[in-house]
Amino acid sequence: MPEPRIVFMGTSELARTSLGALVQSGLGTIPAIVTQPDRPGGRALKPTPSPVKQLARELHLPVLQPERLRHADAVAQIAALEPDLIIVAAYGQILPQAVLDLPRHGCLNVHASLLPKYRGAAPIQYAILNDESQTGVTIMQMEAGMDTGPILTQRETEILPGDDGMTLHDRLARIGGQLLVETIPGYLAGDIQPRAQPMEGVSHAPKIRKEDGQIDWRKPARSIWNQVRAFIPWPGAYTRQSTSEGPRLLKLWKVAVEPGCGGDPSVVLEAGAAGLVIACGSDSLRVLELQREGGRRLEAAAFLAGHPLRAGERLAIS
RNA sequence: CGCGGGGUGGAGCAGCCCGGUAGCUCGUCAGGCUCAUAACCUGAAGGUCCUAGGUUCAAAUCCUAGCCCCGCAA
Repeated sequence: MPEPRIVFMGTSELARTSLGALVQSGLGTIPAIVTQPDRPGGRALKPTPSPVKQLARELHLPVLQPERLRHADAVAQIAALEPDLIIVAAYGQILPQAVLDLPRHGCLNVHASLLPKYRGAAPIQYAILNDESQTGVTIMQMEAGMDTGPILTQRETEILPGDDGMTLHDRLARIGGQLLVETIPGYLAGDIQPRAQPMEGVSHAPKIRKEDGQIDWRKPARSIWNQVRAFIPWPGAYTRQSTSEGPRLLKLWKVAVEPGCGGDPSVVLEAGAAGLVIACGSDSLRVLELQREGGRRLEAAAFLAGHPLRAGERLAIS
């Protein structure tokens, strides 16, 4: 059997890891990769190539960046690559049926959840946000619906108290890459039976918006703790402090749940060397690291040395 | 030319508009007090005020250029 021609489609950091694993595995030839067009990014808002494109350039792989995959010429471009298999990981566009139908072996997707849980764009964040004790990666066959296709393989991992969006992302990316290269040979040989996703247990993880980072102090401390962890590194969980110069954004980077609550939600209960304790809807939150807008990320004690914030003060409640 | 904040002893900040003695909180060191302390009191050390020019009798402060950090935005 000749080497299969595998086209890789992906955009994010997670996809980059999968591409790396795929290339290293030598499971096939990669005639090209497809990724989102360069988007404005960075402080200068200059068009920035996606992580996948950056890796592809290092590997001297041809790069396709169609603006809209639905357009006939985009489909034609991909068809011209004559793919036997397409691998998709966090690409960022819905694949039209015309593309799904191209490869003889169909399209496989690397998804960072245990499907059918957390279909959609932000499965990693939602797993933490919803206080899950474990999550994982699914390799599945793609169909027209969003993350609805038959499952080939899955692998779990625990969500540890020390995990945040970044650490969990990195771990799932590694697992995903591994599982992908382990799955492909069996799949191509027909040894793996695709299993339809169960109807039960379906949930969705829609794209995260900036506003989702806004802290509502009326919520239980544990929820806010999860929010802080889930949204690292973006958008972060933030609140506001009113100062003589107006409201200032405070992004919380590291917090811990403190049992008991000695005040109304959003009230600062304690401000000292051991951090900042803030009352929540139930229990309270000890802030260990935070960052003021324009400033760098600081330990609470260092922050307090230069920024007036006293016990009894009230933060923006939501 | 996307918008904005910032670079001041080891840490975090004030001072800058309105040029003229280097300030605050914390840390460090020494001493004191206390049964005791991330407690309190006293004292000390420690700074090219990002860099290079310019204006001025005099620049952390005003002007010009550059380097670096960060928030928004994605």
